[in-house]
Amino acid sequence: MARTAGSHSEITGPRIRAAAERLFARHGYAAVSMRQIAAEVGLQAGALYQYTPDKQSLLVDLMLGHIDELLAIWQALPDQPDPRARLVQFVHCHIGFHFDRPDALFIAYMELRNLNPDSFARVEALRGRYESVLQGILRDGVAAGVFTVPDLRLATMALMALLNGVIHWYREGGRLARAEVAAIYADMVLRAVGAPPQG
Amino acid sequence: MARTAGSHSEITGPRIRAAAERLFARHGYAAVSMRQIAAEVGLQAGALYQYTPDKQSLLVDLMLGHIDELLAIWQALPDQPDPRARLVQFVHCHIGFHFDRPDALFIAYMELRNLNPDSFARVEALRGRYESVLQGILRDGVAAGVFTVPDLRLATMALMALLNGVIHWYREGGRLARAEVAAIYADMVLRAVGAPPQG
DNA sequence: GTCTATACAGGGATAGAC
DNA sequence: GTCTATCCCTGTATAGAC
Repeated sequence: MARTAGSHSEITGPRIRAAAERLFARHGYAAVSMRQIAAEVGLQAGALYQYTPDKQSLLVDLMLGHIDELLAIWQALPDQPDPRARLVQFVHCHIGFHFDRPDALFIAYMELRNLNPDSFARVEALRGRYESVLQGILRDGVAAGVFTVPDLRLATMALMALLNGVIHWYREGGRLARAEVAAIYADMVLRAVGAPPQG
Repeated sequence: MARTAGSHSEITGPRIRAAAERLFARHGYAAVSMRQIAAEVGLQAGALYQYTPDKQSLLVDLMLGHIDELLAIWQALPDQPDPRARLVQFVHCHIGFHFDRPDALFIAYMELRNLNPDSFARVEALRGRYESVLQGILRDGVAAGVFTVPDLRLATMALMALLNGVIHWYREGGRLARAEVAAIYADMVLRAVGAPPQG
């Protein structure tokens, strides 16, 4: 399809989102200026408004896109009938996904405060769908008699927090390899719900 | 001791810190202005600078004070020889403390990014001392053969994240009472390190 | 599609009156 | 000890040239 020479909209848009994601994660949404984002991409601040109506939309799009992608990747995985295997699969999926996207996870848990009420509701709804995946696994495990969970909702939140904690300390090329970290986390999670680690 | 009539320094200082804590936790450090803090206390912005050299010091003092207080409360507790009892005691201490100070915990984990390098180093050093309390308990439990922990450092970080997760969902007067929440968390933590829950 | 220029609001911090 | 007034900077967002 013919386009005007010098038109870069198909590449500039993603580059803006990538720059915003990196900067928001590093310094926080409120501390980052549109000028900084523009500079990161090699534009002037005014040019950003061809790609986003405002700064808030930049944040909302990043947050919704993150959970969307996460849900899509999970849903594409083959189903595991055993709740224990399913839980291990969830841990690997969640942690593996965020090894590659630490900035997205950072933003997801740090920038809820900076969403306006409407955007907040949309993000929370989508996040609820993701959390109910984990809660469903726990429910099935309890029903099958392989998990011991005093309170389903509390356990779901606690395990999510435990898993998300990786971003606070994991560094690429550190002491432990990704696979090791994921395996140890999977064991801890299994133990936490009263199921002895597999294998 | 005689003081000038109209002097309120001994009460205004704490009120400023309290207002800053509440606002920083709610909206984030970068999103809160000195004018907002002043308004919350019933002052004009300029008056704040009698109590703090700048906005950054307000944040640093809150963060250092939080960990200081936490360490002091922990150190005042009677020693438990059994690592399992010690770990349960730690969970109750940590969670109980933060039920009363959710804002301090919020700030402690969200605002590290907004510290300048010097302040960051001071906060990290103090926090390291607190985390080594938990790590010491785990080490003792492994040595005593009652805990199963593949990696000491990873387990410490994971459990801290799990415990800190309460702030993301716990609401005063919610479905579960404080004592219930603390007890369930203690059980999960014990299980996570391979020790069956007590009693 | 991106630039420069700019409008306008609000930020942190200081000076000097009271 | 607090106020008012103000300095100077930076923020978001828009308008119009190229």
